[in-house]
Amino acid sequence: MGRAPCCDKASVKKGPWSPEEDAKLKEFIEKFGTGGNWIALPQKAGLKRCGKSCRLRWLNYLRPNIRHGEFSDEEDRIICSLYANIGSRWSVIAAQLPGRTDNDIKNYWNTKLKKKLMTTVPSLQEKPTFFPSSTFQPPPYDHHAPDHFLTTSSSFFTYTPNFMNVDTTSNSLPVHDINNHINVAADHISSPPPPPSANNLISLMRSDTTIDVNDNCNNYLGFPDDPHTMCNSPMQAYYAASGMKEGMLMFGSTACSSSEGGSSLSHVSHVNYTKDHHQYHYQKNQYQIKQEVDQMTLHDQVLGDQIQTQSLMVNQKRKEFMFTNHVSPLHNDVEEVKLNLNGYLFHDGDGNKTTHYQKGMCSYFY
DNA sequence: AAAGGGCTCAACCGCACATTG
DNA sequence: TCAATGTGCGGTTGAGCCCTT
Repeated sequence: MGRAPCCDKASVKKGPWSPEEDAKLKEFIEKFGTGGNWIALPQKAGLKRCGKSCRLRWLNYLRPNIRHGEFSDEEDRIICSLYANIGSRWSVIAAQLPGRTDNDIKNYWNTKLKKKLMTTVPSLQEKPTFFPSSTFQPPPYDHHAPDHFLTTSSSFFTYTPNFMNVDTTSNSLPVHDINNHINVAADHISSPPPPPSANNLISLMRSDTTIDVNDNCNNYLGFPDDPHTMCNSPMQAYYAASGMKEGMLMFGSTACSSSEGGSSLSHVSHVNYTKDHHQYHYQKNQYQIKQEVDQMTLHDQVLGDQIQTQSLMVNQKRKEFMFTNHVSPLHNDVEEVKLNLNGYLFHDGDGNKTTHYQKGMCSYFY
């Protein structure tokens, strides 16, 4: 038996709203508010509508400061970036675009932006190479997970949407190096980490202010005393060797630019989260990857060399493990971690501007 | 000018979560 | 603890508009 309907379907009006109905609803809410009860509102306002219908009409059309019409390039970029990272969580995406509704963004994505992207980035039309059996889909939204964002944020690393253009056929890093890395770093991971405390919630925020990377944040992957910072050649060589290209989700800055005087970042959008979340995210991710690597390695041993794709997947997972292994500088002095969601303009010391799309770059503030 | 196919977007639907008693 | 109810969300639908033939 299903749940009772929210209203009497037979006695409520459906379909497009008339100007009179709009006026009634608007006037009532501006005068009395919603009263915290949408179900009772239509009767009080003298409307023959379902409460849910009233709510939708108000939120998507009547409430103040709603913006309709053309989306700007900046909005396009934010939507694409967030969609690549968190999937079709339109309400979260809408929260980053003042005046836009989730319905608007959803419609815009489904009817225009997706097609536009398909045209400009032809690789999006292909199946992802990372998981050969899957079709192109954003990370699923797990309603049951205790921490929604971190769950999908974990997919940020373990799932590779086509935006990242990872070339799985390139595997020029010596296999024994990869295995050594896993053995050293992963063997102690035997159980998933406990989630961070509930009062330590993650927040999504956006900043249009300029951050001087030389001032108060370290723009590297890692810390000055971390031998694996992005500016050091081993990781850069690794990325180059593994065939990752511009546009992927990636940690670190380019070619030591931040060490040059006067460098700055602008138009930074970021996820702001605490050390606890960072640690949780990292450990959970490592645990998940290790599980998958173990499972696939076992498959590999059982099946031998008969199934080459399986081996490729294991190697890719190993690469992933290495990748994430460098994403957790759990330094005691760090107060805040900002995970940049969008591309940004990089201003070099000579005043030249170069556009980068290195989503996922971490900045550590301390 | 008419037909029909494609596109847009407001609105609906059903599900899951949150709250309340 | 549990059931009932309200809310929020993402997927889907379909009326009306637009464009092409």
